[in-house]
Amino acid sequence: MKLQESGEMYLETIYVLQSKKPFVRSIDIATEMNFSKPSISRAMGILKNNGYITIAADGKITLTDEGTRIAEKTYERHNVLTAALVKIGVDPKVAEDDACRVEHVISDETFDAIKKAVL
Amino acid sequence: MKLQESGEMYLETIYVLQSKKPFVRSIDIATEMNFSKPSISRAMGILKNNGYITIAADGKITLTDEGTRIAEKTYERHNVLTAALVKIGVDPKVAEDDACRVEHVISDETFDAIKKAVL
DNA sequence: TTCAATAGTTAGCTTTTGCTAACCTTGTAA
DNA sequence: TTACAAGGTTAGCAAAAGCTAACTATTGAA
Repeated sequence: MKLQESGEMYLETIYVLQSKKPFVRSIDIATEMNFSKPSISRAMGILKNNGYITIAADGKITLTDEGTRIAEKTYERHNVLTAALVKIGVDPKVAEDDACRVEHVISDETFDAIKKAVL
Repeated sequence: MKLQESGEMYLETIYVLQSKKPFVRSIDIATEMNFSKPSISRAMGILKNNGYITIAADGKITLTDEGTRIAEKTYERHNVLTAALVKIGVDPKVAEDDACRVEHVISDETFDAIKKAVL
């Protein structure tokens, strides 16, 4: 089953939270993303069933190798796209918002070309 | 009611078809977009109810001023983004596909910056 | 005239992804 | 001990946007 755009966002968020906190729980993701607890609960179930995360008995969430791979890829896209847009004069806040939407929809080829061309 | 991404695609398709044929019917849009007739039928109902198109008694579809405005804007984004990607070395077919997804999700500010920077 | 093709609609299914309401557990403070 | 807060889950709603099956209406050919 191929990961949806929302799935990439969840993995990216977990990845970023992991670097800022000693552990990540559903509630942390809910707070960060401004989503309800049940929304996160279901999403985590799907990510777990598809092998992108593990959930310990105490609720601590960890990315699997595959989850990490996708999170890193998405996060790199986020950073590179944001930087590229800022570089051509877009306001950083706007750049970040737009990058966040673009990061999920472009091909590897296009991303690589942007990375080379603008940075 | 704010237009969805799919709505922009329909308007853009109608706009392009208008320039290639004497008139546009639902079936033409269905053929062009590879969607089923009922999907188009419902979508056209929504676009009509929201004032983006008119549908004549014989089924001929016309963009309203507002519909034309959005279609032109989307079509310009499509062309500019595609050209920009091709210019930085993306394969034209891939560029077109990616542009088609990006065109709906970026802000005016980002689009203007890309237009200035790359063209 | 009858029949078939074409265009469109209606009804209803599906998936994704958000939501609220309401529930269960567990741990801590009074 | 009681009681509440925190974290999580279950059940079910909603909207968007695709689909198929099956229907209607019109038109043109045999």
